[in-house]
Amino acid sequence: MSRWQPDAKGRLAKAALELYCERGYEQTTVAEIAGRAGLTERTFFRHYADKREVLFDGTAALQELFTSAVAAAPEEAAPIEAVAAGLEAVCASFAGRTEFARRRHFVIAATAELRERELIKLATLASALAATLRRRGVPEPAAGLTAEAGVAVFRIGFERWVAPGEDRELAQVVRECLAGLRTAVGAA
Amino acid sequence: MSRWQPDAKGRLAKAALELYCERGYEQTTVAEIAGRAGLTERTFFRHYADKREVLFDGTAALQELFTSAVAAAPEEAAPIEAVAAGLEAVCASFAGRTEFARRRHFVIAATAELRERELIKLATLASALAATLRRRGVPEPAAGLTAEAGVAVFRIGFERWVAPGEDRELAQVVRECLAGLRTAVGAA
DNA sequence: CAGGCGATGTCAGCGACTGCCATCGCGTTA
DNA sequence: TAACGCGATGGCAGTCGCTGACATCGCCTG
Repeated sequence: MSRWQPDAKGRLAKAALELYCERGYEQTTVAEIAGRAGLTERTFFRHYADKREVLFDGTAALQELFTSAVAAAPEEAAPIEAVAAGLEAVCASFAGRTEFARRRHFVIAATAELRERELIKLATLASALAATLRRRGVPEPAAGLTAEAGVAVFRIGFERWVAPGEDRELAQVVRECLAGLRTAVGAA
Repeated sequence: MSRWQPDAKGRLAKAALELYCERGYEQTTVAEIAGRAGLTERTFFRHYADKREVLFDGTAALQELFTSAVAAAPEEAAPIEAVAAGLEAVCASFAGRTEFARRRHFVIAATAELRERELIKLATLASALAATLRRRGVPEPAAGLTAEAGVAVFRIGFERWVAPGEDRELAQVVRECLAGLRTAVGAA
Protein backbone atom coordinates (compact mmCIF):
# COMPACT_ATOMS: atom_id res chain seq x y z
CA MET A 1 0.00 0.00 0.00
CA SER A 2 2.26 2.60 -1.32
CA ARG A 3 2.02 6.26 -0.61
CA TRP A 4 0.60 6.75 -4.09
CA GLN A 5 -2.65 5.00 -4.82
CA PRO A 6 -3.82 5.90 -8.33
CA ASP A 7 -6.23 8.74 -9.11
CA ALA A 8 -5.96 10.76 -5.93
CA LYS A 9 -8.08 13.54 -7.41
CA GLY A 10 -10.91 11.19 -8.34
CA ARG A 11 -10.85 9.55 -4.91
CA LEU A 12 -11.15 12.96 -3.30
CA ALA A 13 -14.13 13.87 -5.50
CA LYS A 14 -15.86 10.60 -4.74
CA ALA A 15 -15.28 10.89 -1.00
CA ALA A 16 -16.48 14.48 -1.00
CA LEU A 17 -19.77 13.74 -2.78
CA GLU A 18 -20.41 10.81 -0.46
CA LEU A 19 -19.80 12.84 2.67
CA TYR A 20 -21.77 15.84 1.43
CA CYS A 21 -24.70 13.49 0.80
CA GLU A 22 -24.36 11.64 4.08
CA ARG A 23 -24.03 14.47 6.54
CA GLY A 24 -24.29 17.69 4.53
CA TYR A 25 -21.75 20.08 3.10
CA GLU A 26 -21.32 22.30 6.13
CA GLN A 27 -21.04 19.39 8.54
CA THR A 28 -18.20 17.90 6.51
CA THR A 29 -14.62 19.04 7.08
CA VAL A 30 -11.93 18.89 4.43
CA ALA A 31 -9.86 16.74 6.77
CA GLU A 32 -12.66 14.15 6.76
CA ILE A 33 -12.84 14.09 2.96
CA ALA A 34 -9.10 13.67 2.70
CA GLY A 35 -9.15 10.99 5.38
CA ARG A 36 -11.75 8.92 3.50
CA ALA A 37 -9.63 9.19 0.36
CA GLY A 38 -6.53 8.09 2.28
CA LEU A 39 -4.89 11.50 1.97
CA THR A 40 -4.30 14.58 4.06
CA GLU A 41 -6.02 17.95 4.12
CA ARG A 42 -2.96 19.61 2.62
CA THR A 43 -3.10 17.31 -0.39
CA PHE A 44 -6.80 18.05 -0.91
CA PHE A 45 -5.95 21.70 -1.44
CA ARG A 46 -3.28 20.77 -3.96
CA HIS A 47 -5.95 19.14 -6.17
CA TYR A 48 -8.85 21.51 -5.56
CA ALA A 49 -8.71 25.24 -4.93
CA ASP A 50 -11.29 25.04 -2.19
CA LYS A 51 -13.92 22.90 -0.53
CA ARG A 52 -16.55 23.79 -3.16
CA GLU A 53 -14.50 23.21 -6.27
CA VAL A 54 -14.37 19.47 -5.70
CA LEU A 55 -17.95 19.28 -7.04
CA PHE A 56 -17.25 21.30 -10.17
CA ASP A 57 -14.42 19.48 -11.84
CA GLY A 58 -16.41 18.61 -14.94
CA THR A 59 -17.60 22.09 -15.80
CA ALA A 60 -14.60 22.96 -17.95
CA ALA A 61 -15.27 19.97 -20.19
CA LEU A 62 -18.96 20.84 -20.37
CA GLN A 63 -18.10 24.35 -21.47
CA GLU A 64 -15.73 23.06 -24.10
CA LEU A 65 -18.40 20.71 -25.43
CA PHE A 66 -21.06 23.43 -25.52
CA THR A 67 -18.93 26.06 -27.25
CA SER A 68 -17.53 23.58 -29.76
CA ALA A 69 -21.01 22.55 -30.81
CA VAL A 70 -22.07 26.17 -31.18
CA ALA A 71 -19.01 26.94 -33.25
CA ALA A 72 -19.66 23.90 -35.42
CA ALA A 73 -23.25 24.85 -36.25
CA PRO A 74 -23.98 25.68 -39.90
CA GLU A 75 -22.78 29.15 -40.77
CA GLU A 76 -26.24 30.24 -41.88
CA ALA A 77 -27.89 29.15 -38.63
CA ALA A 78 -29.36 31.96 -36.51
CA PRO A 79 -27.66 32.58 -33.12
CA ILE A 80 -30.44 30.92 -31.18
CA GLU A 81 -30.25 27.93 -33.53
CA ALA A 82 -26.55 27.56 -32.93
CA VAL A 83 -27.16 27.66 -29.20
CA ALA A 84 -29.85 25.03 -29.63
CA ALA A 85 -27.28 22.78 -31.31
CA GLY A 86 -24.97 23.30 -28.35
CA LEU A 87 -27.74 22.38 -25.95
CA GLU A 88 -28.31 19.12 -27.85
CA ALA A 89 -24.64 18.19 -27.51
CA VAL A 90 -24.56 19.00 -23.81
CA CYS A 91 -27.73 17.07 -23.10
CA ALA A 92 -26.36 14.03 -24.87
CA SER A 93 -23.30 14.04 -22.62
CA PHE A 94 -25.46 13.35 -19.58
CA ALA A 95 -26.54 9.98 -20.94
CA GLY A 96 -25.93 7.25 -18.37
CA ARG A 97 -25.00 9.67 -15.61
CA THR A 98 -28.49 10.42 -14.38
CA GLU A 99 -27.93 9.15 -10.86
CA PHE A 100 -24.67 11.00 -10.37
CA ALA A 101 -26.24 14.18 -11.75
CA ARG A 102 -29.18 13.87 -9.37
CA ARG A 103 -27.08 13.35 -6.26
CA ARG A 104 -24.77 16.19 -7.15
CA HIS A 105 -27.66 18.49 -7.98
CA PHE A 106 -29.45 17.99 -4.70
CA VAL A 107 -26.31 18.55 -2.66
CA ILE A 108 -25.72 21.82 -4.47
CA ALA A 109 -29.34 22.90 -4.24
CA ALA A 110 -29.28 22.35 -0.49
CA THR A 111 -26.34 24.66 0.21
CA ALA A 112 -26.18 28.37 -0.53
CA GLU A 113 -22.39 28.35 -0.77
CA LEU A 114 -22.50 25.68 -3.45
CA ARG A 115 -25.27 27.38 -5.36
CA GLU A 116 -23.10 30.47 -5.53
CA ARG A 117 -20.30 28.46 -7.06
CA GLU A 118 -22.65 26.85 -9.55
CA LEU A 119 -23.98 30.22 -10.62
CA ILE A 120 -20.53 31.61 -11.33
CA LYS A 121 -19.70 28.51 -13.36
CA LEU A 122 -22.83 29.05 -15.42
CA ALA A 123 -21.98 32.72 -15.81
CA THR A 124 -18.54 31.77 -17.08
CA LEU A 125 -20.20 29.38 -19.50
CA ALA A 126 -22.46 32.16 -20.72
CA SER A 127 -19.45 34.40 -21.30
CA ALA A 128 -17.72 31.72 -23.30
CA LEU A 129 -20.86 31.16 -25.34
CA ALA A 130 -21.18 34.87 -26.02
CA ALA A 131 -17.59 34.97 -27.23
CA THR A 132 -18.26 32.02 -29.52
CA LEU A 133 -21.33 33.72 -30.94
CA ARG A 134 -19.37 36.91 -31.54
CA ARG A 135 -16.85 34.85 -33.44
CA ARG A 136 -19.77 33.75 -35.61
CA GLY A 137 -20.46 37.38 -36.41
CA VAL A 138 -23.25 38.02 -33.92
CA PRO A 139 -23.07 41.60 -32.63
CA GLU A 140 -23.57 42.76 -29.04
CA PRO A 141 -25.82 42.87 -27.17
CA ALA A 142 -27.48 40.04 -29.09
CA ALA A 143 -24.57 37.67 -28.50
CA GLY A 144 -24.56 38.18 -24.72
CA LEU A 145 -28.33 38.01 -24.46
CA THR A 146 -28.64 34.89 -26.57
CA ALA A 147 -25.93 33.21 -24.54
CA GLU A 148 -27.67 34.12 -21.28
CA ALA A 149 -30.95 32.84 -22.63
CA GLY A 150 -29.34 29.57 -23.70
CA VAL A 151 -27.82 28.98 -20.27
CA ALA A 152 -31.10 29.84 -18.57
CA VAL A 153 -32.89 27.34 -20.76
CA PHE A 154 -30.37 24.65 -19.87
CA ARG A 155 -30.53 25.39 -16.16
CA ILE A 156 -34.32 25.42 -15.96
CA GLY A 157 -34.55 22.35 -18.14
CA PHE A 158 -31.99 20.53 -16.04
CA GLU A 159 -33.85 21.36 -12.85
CA ARG A 160 -37.05 19.97 -14.30
CA TRP A 161 -35.22 16.88 -15.50
CA VAL A 162 -33.76 15.94 -12.12
CA ALA A 163 -37.04 16.58 -10.32
CA PRO A 164 -38.72 13.42 -9.00
CA GLY A 165 -41.39 12.08 -11.32
CA GLU A 166 -39.70 13.27 -14.48
CA ASP A 167 -38.80 10.37 -16.74
CA ARG A 168 -38.23 11.97 -20.15
CA GLU A 169 -34.84 12.51 -21.73
CA LEU A 170 -32.93 15.64 -20.70
CA ALA A 171 -32.79 16.78 -24.33
CA GLN A 172 -36.54 16.62 -24.63
CA VAL A 173 -37.15 18.70 -21.51
CA VAL A 174 -34.62 21.28 -22.63
CA ARG A 175 -36.20 21.52 -26.07
CA GLU A 176 -39.53 22.20 -24.44
CA CYS A 177 -38.00 24.98 -22.35
CA LEU A 178 -36.43 26.59 -25.38
CA ALA A 179 -39.78 26.60 -27.11
CA GLY A 180 -41.32 28.14 -24.01
CA LEU A 181 -38.78 30.94 -23.98
CA ARG A 182 -39.46 31.77 -27.61
CA THR A 183 -43.15 31.99 -26.92
CA ALA A 184 -42.77 34.05 -23.74
CA VAL A 185 -40.25 36.58 -25.01
CA GLY A 186 -41.06 36.64 -28.68
CA ALA A 187 -44.76 37.23 -28.26
CA ALA A 188 -45.27 40.98 -28.16
CA MET B 1 -17.18 59.81 22.63
CA SER B 2 -19.83 57.45 23.71
CA ARG B 3 -19.80 53.80 22.97
CA TRP B 4 -22.70 54.26 20.57
CA GLN B 5 -22.12 56.53 17.64
CA PRO B 6 -25.23 56.55 15.42
CA ASP B 7 -25.70 54.28 12.39
CA ALA B 8 -23.11 51.62 13.13
CA LYS B 9 -24.30 49.51 10.21
CA GLY B 10 -23.96 52.39 7.74
CA ARG B 11 -20.49 53.26 9.03
CA LEU B 12 -19.42 49.66 8.52
CA ALA B 13 -20.74 49.63 4.96
CA LYS B 14 -18.99 52.90 4.15
CA ALA B 15 -15.70 51.77 5.67
CA ALA B 16 -15.89 48.46 3.83
CA LEU B 17 -16.47 49.99 0.39
CA GLU B 18 -13.63 52.46 0.99
CA LEU B 19 -11.18 49.78 2.02
CA TYR B 20 -12.23 47.40 -0.75
CA CYS B 21 -11.57 50.22 -3.22
CA GLU B 22 -8.30 51.31 -1.67
CA ARG B 23 -6.53 48.00 -1.26
CA GLY B 24 -8.84 45.38 -2.66
CA TYR B 25 -11.33 42.97 -1.10
CA GLU B 26 -8.94 40.15 -0.31
CA GLN B 27 -6.32 42.42 1.17
CA THR B 28 -8.84 43.88 3.60
CA THR B 29 -9.58 42.15 6.91
CA VAL B 30 -12.85 42.45 8.74
CA ALA B 31 -10.95 43.78 11.76
CA GLU B 32 -9.71 46.68 9.62
CA ILE B 33 -13.23 47.53 8.43
CA ALA B 34 -14.53 47.48 11.97
CA GLY B 35 -11.57 49.55 13.14
CA ARG B 36 -12.23 52.27 10.60
CA ALA B 37 -15.86 52.35 11.69
CA GLY B 38 -14.81 52.59 15.32
CA LEU B 39 -16.13 49.14 16.16
CA THR B 40 -14.83 45.63 16.70
CA GLU B 41 -14.78 42.61 14.43
CA ARG B 42 -17.40 40.86 16.52
CA THR B 43 -19.81 43.75 16.05
CA PHE B 44 -19.30 43.65 12.29
CA PHE B 45 -20.63 40.11 12.24
CA ARG B 46 -23.65 41.15 14.26
CA HIS B 47 -24.66 43.55 11.47
CA TYR B 48 -23.59 41.52 8.44
CA ALA B 49 -23.63 37.77 8.03
CA ASP B 50 -20.21 37.73 6.37
CA LYS B 51 -17.54 39.85 4.76
CA ARG B 52 -19.35 39.90 1.39
CA GLU B 53 -22.81 40.79 2.59
CA VAL B 54 -21.74 44.29 3.59
CA LEU B 55 -21.89 45.25 -0.10
CA PHE B 56 -25.35 43.81 -0.69
CA ASP B 57 -27.50 45.51 1.88
CA GLY B 58 -29.70 47.25 -0.68
CA THR B 59 -30.68 44.20 -2.70
CA ALA B 60 -33.73 43.36 -0.61
CA ALA B 61 -35.18 46.81 -1.27
CA LEU B 62 -34.36 46.50 -4.95
CA GLN B 63 -36.19 43.18 -5.13
CA GLU B 64 -39.20 44.62 -3.34
CA LEU B 65 -39.29 47.54 -5.77
CA PHE B 66 -39.00 45.29 -8.81
CA THR B 67 -41.65 42.79 -7.81
CA SER B 68 -44.05 45.49 -6.67
CA ALA B 69 -43.85 47.19 -10.04
CA VAL B 70 -44.42 43.89 -11.84
CA ALA B 71 -47.41 43.13 -9.65
CA ALA B 72 -48.81 46.60 -10.27
CA ALA B 73 -48.65 46.34 -14.07
CA PRO B 74 -52.01 46.35 -15.89
CA GLU B 75 -53.69 43.00 -15.69
CA GLU B 76 -53.85 42.64 -19.45
CA ALA B 77 -50.12 43.31 -19.91
CA ALA B 78 -48.12 40.38 -21.27
CA PRO B 79 -45.50 38.86 -18.88
CA ILE B 80 -42.60 40.49 -20.64
CA GLU B 81 -44.44 43.83 -20.53
CA ALA B 82 -44.94 43.54 -16.80
CA VAL B 83 -41.25 42.80 -16.37
CA ALA B 84 -40.46 45.82 -18.52
CA ALA B 85 -42.49 47.96 -16.15
CA GLY B 86 -40.47 46.56 -13.24
CA LEU B 87 -37.25 47.38 -15.05
CA GLU B 88 -38.38 50.98 -15.44
CA ALA B 89 -39.02 51.29 -11.72
CA VAL B 90 -35.67 49.77 -10.79
CA CYS B 91 -33.75 51.96 -13.23
CA ALA B 92 -35.39 55.06 -11.83
CA SER B 93 -34.20 54.16 -8.33
CA PHE B 94 -30.58 54.54 -9.42
CA ALA B 95 -31.02 58.25 -10.15
CA GLY B 96 -28.37 60.29 -8.35
CA ARG B 97 -26.41 57.25 -7.18
CA THR B 98 -24.31 56.78 -10.30
CA GLU B 99 -20.97 57.25 -8.57
CA PHE B 100 -21.76 54.88 -5.74
CA ALA B 101 -23.07 52.31 -8.21
CA ARG B 102 -19.90 52.55 -10.27
CA ARG B 103 -17.52 52.11 -7.35
CA ARG B 104 -19.49 49.22 -5.96
CA HIS B 105 -19.74 47.57 -9.35
CA PHE B 106 -16.02 47.65 -10.06
CA VAL B 107 -15.14 46.27 -6.66
CA ILE B 108 -17.51 43.38 -7.23
CA ALA B 109 -16.36 42.79 -10.79
CA ALA B 110 -12.76 42.57 -9.60
CA THR B 111 -13.34 39.76 -7.09
CA ALA B 112 -14.64 36.30 -7.85
CA GLU B 113 -15.99 35.82 -4.36
CA LEU B 114 -18.09 38.98 -4.66
CA ARG B 115 -19.30 38.09 -8.12
CA GLU B 116 -20.59 34.82 -6.72
CA ARG B 117 -22.57 36.67 -4.10
CA GLU B 118 -23.95 39.06 -6.68
CA LEU B 119 -25.08 36.20 -8.87
CA ILE B 120 -26.99 34.50 -6.09
CA LYS B 121 -28.68 37.78 -5.25
CA LEU B 122 -29.77 38.11 -8.86
CA ALA B 123 -30.93 34.50 -8.89
CA THR B 124 -33.03 35.18 -5.80
CA LEU B 125 -34.44 38.21 -7.54
CA ALA B 126 -35.34 36.08 -10.56
CA SER B 127 -37.11 33.59 -8.31
CA ALA B 128 -39.12 36.34 -6.69
CA LEU B 129 -40.02 37.73 -10.10
CA ALA B 130 -41.11 34.31 -11.30
CA ALA B 131 -43.34 33.94 -8.26
CA THR B 132 -44.85 37.35 -8.93
CA LEU B 133 -45.54 36.41 -12.55
CA ARG B 134 -47.17 33.16 -11.48
CA ARG B 135 -49.41 35.19 -9.20
CA ARG B 136 -50.42 37.10 -12.33
CA GLY B 137 -51.49 33.83 -13.89
CA VAL B 138 -48.40 33.12 -15.98
CA PRO B 139 -47.76 29.36 -16.16
CA GLU B 140 -44.41 27.59 -15.93
CA PRO B 141 -41.97 27.45 -17.54
CA ALA B 142 -42.87 30.80 -19.09
CA ALA B 143 -42.83 32.57 -15.71
CA GLY B 144 -39.36 31.35 -14.79
CA LEU B 145 -37.96 31.99 -18.25
CA THR B 146 -39.40 35.47 -18.50
CA ALA B 147 -38.05 36.32 -15.06
CA GLU B 148 -34.60 35.03 -16.00
CA ALA B 149 -34.68 37.02 -19.20
CA GLY B 150 -35.69 40.16 -17.34
CA VAL B 151 -32.84 39.85 -14.87
CA ALA B 152 -30.37 39.16 -17.67
CA VAL B 153 -31.54 42.28 -19.48
CA PHE B 154 -31.06 44.34 -16.33
CA ARG B 155 -27.62 42.92 -15.62
CA ILE B 156 -26.30 43.40 -19.13
CA GLY B 157 -27.85 46.84 -19.36
CA PHE B 158 -26.36 47.81 -16.01
CA GLU B 159 -22.91 46.66 -17.08
CA ARG B 160 -23.11 48.75 -20.21
CA TRP B 161 -24.34 51.72 -18.22
CA VAL B 162 -21.44 51.75 -15.73
CA ALA B 163 -18.87 51.27 -18.47
CA PRO B 164 -16.64 54.30 -19.09
CA GLY B 165 -17.84 56.46 -21.97
CA GLU B 166 -21.51 55.65 -21.45
CA ASP B 167 -23.49 58.79 -20.65
CA ARG B 168 -27.08 57.83 -21.35
CA GLU B 169 -29.68 57.13 -18.68
CA LEU B 170 -29.75 53.61 -17.21
CA ALA B 171 -33.37 53.20 -18.28
CA GLN B 172 -32.51 53.95 -21.87
CA VAL B 173 -29.70 51.42 -22.01
CA VAL B 174 -31.89 48.77 -20.42
CA ARG B 175 -34.69 49.45 -22.90
CA GLU B 176 -32.25 48.93 -25.72
CA CYS B 177 -31.15 45.59 -24.25
CA LEU B 178 -34.71 44.41 -23.90
CA ALA B 179 -35.36 45.22 -27.54
CA GLY B 180 -32.18 43.36 -28.45
CA LEU B 181 -33.31 40.26 -26.60
CA ARG B 182 -36.65 40.25 -28.36
CA THR B 183 -34.94 40.44 -31.71
CA ALA B 184 -32.36 37.77 -30.89
CA VAL B 185 -34.69 35.21 -29.37
CA GLY B 186 -37.90 36.00 -31.19
CA ALA B 187 -36.44 35.90 -34.66
CA ALA B 188 -36.82 32.34 -35.85
C1' DC C 1 -32.61 54.97 41.92
C1' DA C 2 -33.15 49.99 40.57
C1' DG C 3 -33.81 47.10 37.11
C1' DG C 4 -34.48 45.74 32.29
C1' DC C 5 -32.70 45.54 27.79
C1' DG C 6 -30.36 46.14 23.53
C1' DA C 7 -25.85 47.16 21.51
C1' DT C 8 -21.12 46.45 22.10
C1' DG C 9 -16.66 44.39 23.79
C1' DT C 10 -13.72 40.38 25.11
C1' DC C 11 -12.14 35.89 24.71
C1' DA C 12 -11.65 31.23 23.26
C1' DG C 13 -12.03 28.19 19.61
C1' DC C 14 -13.08 25.83 15.03
C1' DG C 15 -12.33 25.28 10.29
C1' DA C 16 -10.81 26.95 5.65
C1' DC C 17 -6.79 27.93 3.37
C1' DT C 18 -1.57 28.96 2.59
C1' DG C 19 3.56 28.94 2.81
C1' DC C 20 7.51 26.43 3.88
C1' DC C 21 10.19 22.58 4.30
C1' DA C 22 10.88 17.54 4.81
C1' DT C 23 9.97 13.09 2.88
C1' DC C 24 8.82 9.55 -0.24
C1' DG C 25 8.62 6.87 -4.58
C1' DC C 26 9.83 6.55 -9.34
C1' DG C 27 12.50 7.25 -13.50
C1' DT C 28 16.84 8.77 -15.54
C1' DT C 29 21.56 8.71 -16.12
C1' DA C 30 26.29 8.10 -15.43
C1' DT D 1 23.81 -0.15 -9.54
C1' DA D 2 24.17 3.95 -7.27
C1' DA D 3 23.48 8.81 -7.42
C1' DC D 4 20.44 12.18 -8.88
C1' DG D 5 16.29 14.81 -10.21
C1' DC D 6 11.58 15.52 -9.72
C1' DG D 7 6.79 15.39 -8.85
C1' DA D 8 3.43 13.99 -5.29
C1' DT D 9 2.64 13.87 -0.52
C1' DG D 10 2.98 14.84 4.64
C1' DG D 11 3.72 17.87 8.63
C1' DC D 12 3.50 22.17 10.78
C1' DA D 13 2.78 26.79 11.82
C1' DG D 14 0.18 30.71 10.94
C1' DT D 15 -3.63 33.96 9.15
C1' DC D 16 -8.25 34.95 8.68
C1' DG D 17 -13.34 34.28 8.49
C1' DC D 18 -16.76 33.27 11.58
C1' DT D 19 -19.26 31.68 16.06
C1' DG D 20 -20.65 30.91 20.92
C1' DA D 21 -20.53 32.35 25.64
C1' DC D 22 -20.21 35.81 28.82
C1' DA D 23 -19.24 40.50 30.58
C1' DT D 24 -20.05 45.43 30.11
C1' DC D 25 -21.99 49.67 28.87
C1' DG D 26 -25.55 53.15 28.16
C1' DC D 27 -30.32 54.31 27.83
C1' DC D 28 -35.08 53.95 29.20
C1' DT D 29 -38.81 52.80 32.32
C1' DG D 30 -41.08 52.31 36.50
